[in-house]
Amino acid sequence: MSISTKYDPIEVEDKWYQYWLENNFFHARPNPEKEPYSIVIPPPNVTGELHMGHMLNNTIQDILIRKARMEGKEACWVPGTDHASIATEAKVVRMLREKGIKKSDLSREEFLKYAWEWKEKYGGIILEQLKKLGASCDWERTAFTMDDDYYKAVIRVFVDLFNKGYIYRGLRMINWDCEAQTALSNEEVIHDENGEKSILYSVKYKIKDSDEYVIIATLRPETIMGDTAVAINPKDERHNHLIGKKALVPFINREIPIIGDDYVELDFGSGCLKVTPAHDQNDYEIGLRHSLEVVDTINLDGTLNEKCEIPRYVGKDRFEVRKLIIEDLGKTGLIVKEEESVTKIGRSERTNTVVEPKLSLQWFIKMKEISRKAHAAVMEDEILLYPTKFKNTYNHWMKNVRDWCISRQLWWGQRIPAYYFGKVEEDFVVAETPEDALNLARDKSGNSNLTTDDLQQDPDVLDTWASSWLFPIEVFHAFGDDKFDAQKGKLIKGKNADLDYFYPTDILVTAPEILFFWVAKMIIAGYEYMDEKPFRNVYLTGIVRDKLHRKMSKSLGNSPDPLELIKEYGADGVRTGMLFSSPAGNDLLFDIKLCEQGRKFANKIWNAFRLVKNWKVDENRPSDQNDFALNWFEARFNQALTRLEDHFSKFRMSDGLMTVYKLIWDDYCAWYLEMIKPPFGEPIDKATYDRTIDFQERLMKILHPFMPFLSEEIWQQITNRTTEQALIVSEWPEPKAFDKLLIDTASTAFEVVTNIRNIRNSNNLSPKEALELQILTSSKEVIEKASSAIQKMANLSNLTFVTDKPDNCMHFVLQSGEYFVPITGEIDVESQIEDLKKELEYNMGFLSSIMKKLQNERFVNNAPGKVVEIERKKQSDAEVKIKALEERLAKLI
RNA sequence: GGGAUCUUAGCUCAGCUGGUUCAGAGCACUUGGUUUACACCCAAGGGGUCAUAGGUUCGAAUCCUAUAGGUCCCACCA
Repeated sequence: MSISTKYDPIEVEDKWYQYWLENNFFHARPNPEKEPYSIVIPPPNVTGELHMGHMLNNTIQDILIRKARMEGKEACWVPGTDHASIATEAKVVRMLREKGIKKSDLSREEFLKYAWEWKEKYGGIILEQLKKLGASCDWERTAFTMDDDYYKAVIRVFVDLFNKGYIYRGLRMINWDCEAQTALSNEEVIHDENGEKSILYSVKYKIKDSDEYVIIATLRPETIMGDTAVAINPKDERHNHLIGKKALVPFINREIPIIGDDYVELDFGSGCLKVTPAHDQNDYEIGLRHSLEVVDTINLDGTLNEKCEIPRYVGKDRFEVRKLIIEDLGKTGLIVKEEESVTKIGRSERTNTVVEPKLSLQWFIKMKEISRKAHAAVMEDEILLYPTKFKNTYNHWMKNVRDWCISRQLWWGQRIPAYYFGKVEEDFVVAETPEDALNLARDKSGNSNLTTDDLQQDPDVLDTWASSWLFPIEVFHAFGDDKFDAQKGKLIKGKNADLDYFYPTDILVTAPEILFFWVAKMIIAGYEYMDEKPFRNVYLTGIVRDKLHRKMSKSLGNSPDPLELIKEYGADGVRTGMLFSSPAGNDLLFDIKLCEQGRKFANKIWNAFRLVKNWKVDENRPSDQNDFALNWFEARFNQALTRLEDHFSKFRMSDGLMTVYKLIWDDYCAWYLEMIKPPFGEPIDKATYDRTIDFQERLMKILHPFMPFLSEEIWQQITNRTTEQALIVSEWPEPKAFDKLLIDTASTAFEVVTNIRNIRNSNNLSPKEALELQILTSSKEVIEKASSAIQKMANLSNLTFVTDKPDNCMHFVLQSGEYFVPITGEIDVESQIEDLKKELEYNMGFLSSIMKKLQNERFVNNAPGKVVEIERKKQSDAEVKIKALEERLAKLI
């Protein structure tokens, strides 16, 4: 039988994924016999494609869920997708535009039909891609934030929050995207770090009934016609005499008050600020303080309207008007200065157009009250964030939480269930269905003749996060009619087996940039509807960057195609590659070399398996010469497993992988297998073979979460397994107590081996040439225990203990004793002397630093006895070593 | 402007409550190797005043203060 020396992941991976699926290993259901363990996936955008961030995220989740499954928990990983209203709508609009269809030519229903078609076509892609990665999601539970149930849940929650008084409709300064014609949340507005160049104009405003002028500075002259005041800092000696007078707006000569407000900076521009409440957040707030008139001169599409009073400007885009008005102001000599200025102007994340601050009627959630428990939960460690530094960030944000604008002027999403029936702003009702709305409207208006035709539903949809904040609850179909107590506004316990069993989930793995968008909001919803947190732990991954520290993105073109990567390196290789460089919470500098390292690791494991697989067993062969190796590896395995568990408990995935990596590569392959390996062609004894198989099985178990495919393949090849015996559902090993002394003995032995190999290296001695070793030591037992291993690993013909120092030897001194290797060839005495001198010098320096400490009375008196003891031991060890080196040196000279 | 956080080997990072895990790991690098499991490999080796300056202490990579530089979040000057 021959097995390839190269591990080929491609066929193996598809085979096992299919096998796991067919046997339903990913599916979980409430099981009172077992402890639940659940994770909900951060739902990717429904029309998105897998990128490196997803790869990292989902690898981590899969590792956790696989380990939990092996630990005998009922492990449930719920997958799903997010309808992502803005992103998806933008894509659909673009797609339609390419077909020559304008959104504005379509009815809402027609548009949604296209959107759903788009969703059906592309919606599943990303989940299929996750399967290639090995994600062991419970696919039967796949959720979509616009599923019928889910849609209803979101509406139900809106109505409930409205009835509880958390939702209100209000006039607010919002970020308006003139191109997409929608409001944007602050988070969707991008400010370029370096700012953008712009020109700051100084413009003269005449003072009424006077020849004086006031000079204001503005970046946005096109908003001049919306000015309703000029503000001056009352402390400003230069201008404060003007406060109380009136200024005249250029061209239209509107009289506006000159007011005092300390918002105005003394040393920016001219010190006088034109106040345009309709078009600037700060100006709006100044306006509120001084009860200023609001003149809104800009339309939703960014053109100016007739309120600007200048016909030449009406209907033209704000940027065009800027050019025109500068021309006009220039002609009349009103511009006194133009200077270059850099401003951190906001642009829409989606359309990249300059965001227009705009007053608009929007729906809001009052955040202060509703977020209180969510704030406390993190501060009091009811929910743990990894890494913990995000706790501070979270705190800062929650303390200063602002009301959440949840309406979006889009069609793709849950439509706001508010129905208008009259002329006045207050003439609306909020209800889950049009029928309920009609009843409410009849009550509210006192007009029992109202019909559904008199009701107009709000055209806007809800912010995506206002649906995905229910994800950890609603994936379990929580808000059904009989499960929700509308009176209390709570979900009823005991009505939903899945929810009762799996909620709260164990961990959420997501990106730090959506800590507030999504994580905080889920916590809020969790406490509001379940009186319970949605997850115990939050693991925040870093951003995947390239070697130049740039964020990997499609637009930069610096992101490899994940599926291509998987093809080339295998899913196992890519998974480990991602993890090799991924400390929790830090950005990951992705380097394709790491995937290569992952692939090499897979190959290494494969070959170790091949070696063992090909051994012939001889039942009659004695095994005692391997006792040391067997017992040592047993101890070493448990030591590593203990470490691994510790890493897992702190979500240090990268360290966990490295622990397994070193255990397999260094300890198992480089030392253990080499120690027990029979000479070529010879069989191995039964006892050693059996235990090696046992080791290999346990190694595959702890490898499985990281490299599920390779480990399952080897597992199944070691022995024929029944379905129930598949590795994916096998039992995770318990860390046992281990013999630390034995591990120390082994490292002493390995140190000896390394030194002998070193001697070979520096004397050009072939590893095939057997050497002799003579040892002068006071602790013979330690070496004796490991002597057969040392002989084998160092290729010694002979290992003897001596009482006198032999001549003509290569020589080294270790803590454990003095070692002599007679060699036949010429010994380079000069270089030996050189080396000895160096080593001696180092040890003398070491000793003197210790002596300094020990001679310091304050150290001896104050330091704990144990520490002093250690120093004394160091001293005597160093003295012994120095003595040996000196004697040796004397002999050579 | 407010806040957080970081600076340890060429690179990416570990180093928890100050003392044997104290100067570490992986990769990269150098040297040598056709040792029948693996050249996707083996063996050995060289790399660091722990950002800088002070302080606390018997003792500091670890605690404190300041400085410099980086990263992130929030707010934002018209």
